[in-house]
Amino acid sequence: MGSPILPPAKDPQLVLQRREQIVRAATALFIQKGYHGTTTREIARASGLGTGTLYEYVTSKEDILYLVCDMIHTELEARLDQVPTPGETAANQMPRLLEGFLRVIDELQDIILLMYQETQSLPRGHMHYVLRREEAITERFATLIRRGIEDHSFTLSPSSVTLMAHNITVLGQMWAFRRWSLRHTYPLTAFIETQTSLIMRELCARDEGMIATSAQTPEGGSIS
Amino acid sequence: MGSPILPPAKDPQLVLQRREQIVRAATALFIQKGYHGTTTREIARASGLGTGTLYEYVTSKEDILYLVCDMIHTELEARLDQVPTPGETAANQMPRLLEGFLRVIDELQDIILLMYQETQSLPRGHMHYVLRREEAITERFATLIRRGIEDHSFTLSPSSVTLMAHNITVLGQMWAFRRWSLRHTYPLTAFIETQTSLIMRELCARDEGMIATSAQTPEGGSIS
Amino acid sequence: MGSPILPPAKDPQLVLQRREQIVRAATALFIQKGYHGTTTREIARASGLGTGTLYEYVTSKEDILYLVCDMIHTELEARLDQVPTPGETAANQMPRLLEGFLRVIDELQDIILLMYQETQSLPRGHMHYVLRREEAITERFATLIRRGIEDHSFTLSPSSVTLMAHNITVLGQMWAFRRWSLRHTYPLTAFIETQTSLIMRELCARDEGMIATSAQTPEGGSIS
Amino acid sequence: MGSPILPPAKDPQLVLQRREQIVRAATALFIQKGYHGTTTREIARASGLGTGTLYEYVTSKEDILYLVCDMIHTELEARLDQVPTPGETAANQMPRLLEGFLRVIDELQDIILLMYQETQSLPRGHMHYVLRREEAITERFATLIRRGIEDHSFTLSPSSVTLMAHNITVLGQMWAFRRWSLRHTYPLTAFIETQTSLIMRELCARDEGMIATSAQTPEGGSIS
DNA sequence: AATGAATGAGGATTCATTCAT
DNA sequence: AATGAATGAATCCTCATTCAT
Repeated sequence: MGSPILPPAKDPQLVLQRREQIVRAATALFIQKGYHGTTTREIARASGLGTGTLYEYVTSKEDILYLVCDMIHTELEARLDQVPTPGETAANQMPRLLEGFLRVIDELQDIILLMYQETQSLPRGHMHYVLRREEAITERFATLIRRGIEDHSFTLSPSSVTLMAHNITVLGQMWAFRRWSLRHTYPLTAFIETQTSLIMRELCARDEGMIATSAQTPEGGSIS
Repeated sequence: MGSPILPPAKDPQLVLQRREQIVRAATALFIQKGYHGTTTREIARASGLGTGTLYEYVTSKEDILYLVCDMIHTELEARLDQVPTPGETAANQMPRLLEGFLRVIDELQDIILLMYQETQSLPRGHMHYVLRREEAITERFATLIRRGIEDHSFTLSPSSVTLMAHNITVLGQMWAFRRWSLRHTYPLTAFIETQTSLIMRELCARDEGMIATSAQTPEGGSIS
Repeated sequence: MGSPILPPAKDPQLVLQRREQIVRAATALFIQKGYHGTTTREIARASGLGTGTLYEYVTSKEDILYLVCDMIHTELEARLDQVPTPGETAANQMPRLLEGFLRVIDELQDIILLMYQETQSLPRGHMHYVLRREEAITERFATLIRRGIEDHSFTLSPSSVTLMAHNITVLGQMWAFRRWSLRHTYPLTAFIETQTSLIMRELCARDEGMIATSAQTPEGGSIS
Repeated sequence: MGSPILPPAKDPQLVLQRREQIVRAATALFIQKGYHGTTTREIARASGLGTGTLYEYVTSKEDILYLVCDMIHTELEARLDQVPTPGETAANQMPRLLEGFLRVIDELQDIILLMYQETQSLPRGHMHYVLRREEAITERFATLIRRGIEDHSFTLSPSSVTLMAHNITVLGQMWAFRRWSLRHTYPLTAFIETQTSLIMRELCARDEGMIATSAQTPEGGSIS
């Protein structure tokens, strides 16, 4: 939330408002033409500001990209916060969270994709900040999984919690990146159902544990 | 396979050699500084060529990016072709293929990441060509899965074949994108083993089918 | 009249001023070194502008050439407008107009020559616009000739009006192109007088008509 | 005729042949794309020569332009030499010569126009040589006019010979430059007839002389 | 004699950023 | 606080010319 960038001190109220204008305009332009394909002039114009005014509220073009990425995460998290997850056990809540997560990703697909593609254009420092925010999403799933282990509705081995959380987050990335390829075959609802089913099976499997050798091969073809 | 771009008619032998020099140099630079952060002069110099010579073998900077992406896929596929997959049933082969796939991705992680990040900078036409090559990877897994269904070593519902193939391919993307985050917790081998185990469980599950609605079975969180 | 090119919307006053600076500087450079021999940087510098500033007021180098040609015609026509042509009959006015025309051409000889030589470097569309303005000059003479036919001070066949108008305009082109050759023998005044005399003889010939075979009118096609 | 440029000494026979190939190819390209719009590579290729071979027979691109201009004049003069001019008096011959001249110009219009437009791109030295050849054409007409004065078929004042010769030559230039404007109204034949008629009237006028001072004829038909 | 590969100086154009008003 | 005019470094790409083979 707290941007590490602090341009000239002004009325903080106004700064916030102007930055929002800028980020909103920049986001639309970046989606349409990419970060490198968009000029600061265009951003200023689309923000309803003068070329110079832009730099009163932002220190550089990179800064704008940073703010955009920041905003996307903020938006993403805000929406996730509103996903209702009724039910007492984690096993009851997880499918809801997953569905909510993927629906949010679907709604924000353009900006999500943008974020994944342009993050690299950020200077190292900012990039890490953005990546850390990405981890916050993963942590949400990790937390729920851990709760599920505690309430015994999940049977997952604790050592796999992080990986499962990543696997789940990646589903969002997957839907954003591969919609062009998946859409025809799997509409959003089918995608959600199927993936939820798969994930739930992992989480609730009653068998011998996850990081086991792939045990079901009749004659014994281990993976290693 | 053949690049759609073939600038001036010259000794094809030399063209190939020079292009390889260029692609090799460009790849390294793109990884280090990104596509937009690299100048054509740098590429020329790093290729051991003069500024102008570069353009004897390439029509534009975008063309270089295209060739780089093309080369990455060619390299990727060539390596996949060499993954040994002994065993009679698909169920025996799949773990081998998966391990080989992820190891190759790990070796090529820099350029794989590069490709995912910079594909968007390609002009539409070329972008689609690159994306189609991406689908070829997915198709490899799809084919093996279908064979497994035929030889009854997999129990997957046919309607889920494509999705599972995507899920597998995404594991590669995941490893490339998230290594910075996963590495500490999961070294490559652990990642491979765990993910293989998960995938195999999906493929060989003996239960009623994959596209089940997410089941909140009260008594035990299991969906089966 | 209005240039079809109007790049960024700015203070029109300033645009006009800057463009004039540019056109003035470019004209001098083009005369000295030719269009292709002049660089945009030179033009910018000579205009007292930065390299980039140039492009705030002009869209391309070709655009500059267009503006130069446009300016030349505007200048030419403005000067022609100021040529006093007293006298009641067209026959009285024509020699004055001719003299004024040729004197203007002589004064502007460098830029006139420039225009004739570089017009071809313009893109098709603009070229036609320039050529149409050239025809406007011819039309001035055609109009006067027609008036002379009406007031009976000229005896020219109507079918020859256009040709005679062209013949007159060409005298200007001739003086611009051939001054290096004609100068020694015919100073401007002599050139004007002689050519005027010839032209007037055509216009006032009392004989049988112009598109006849060369007629040796017995009594003598005198001018008076 | 004698090019002042003499590249590496080789079999003179071959040099001539190769140069002709080059000039022929270059002429076509220059007409189509202009001098500056044509590359030496294109010229070489169109000449059926290698890029380097071109420079065995030519010292620079400018040299090619020079050779092209030279060839055009040679061609022009050769064709003029073949214009039949029967008749005993110059007055009989002139219309024939004029017609032949204009017909040749019409046939060669593309290259004539080319020559007028690109001469300026030549370095000073070569330019003057080309211009001097232009004067040779004018001199042909001057010679005939002088003969006409001698044989009393022309009544032109000797001081006007040069100017009349220029006026005639300019008719060719005019037809080349203004065909786009004149064509509709005056087909070639009409143009020739009318202009011949005008010229002949000047040459044969029996009146008081051509370089009459701008008519101070007090009574009226004055040009002033 | 013929070649085409190699070259780098040079050119048009863009754009993030500044700063005087 | 707001602006937009000004800037020049930086970039991609071209092309006349050379030279080893």
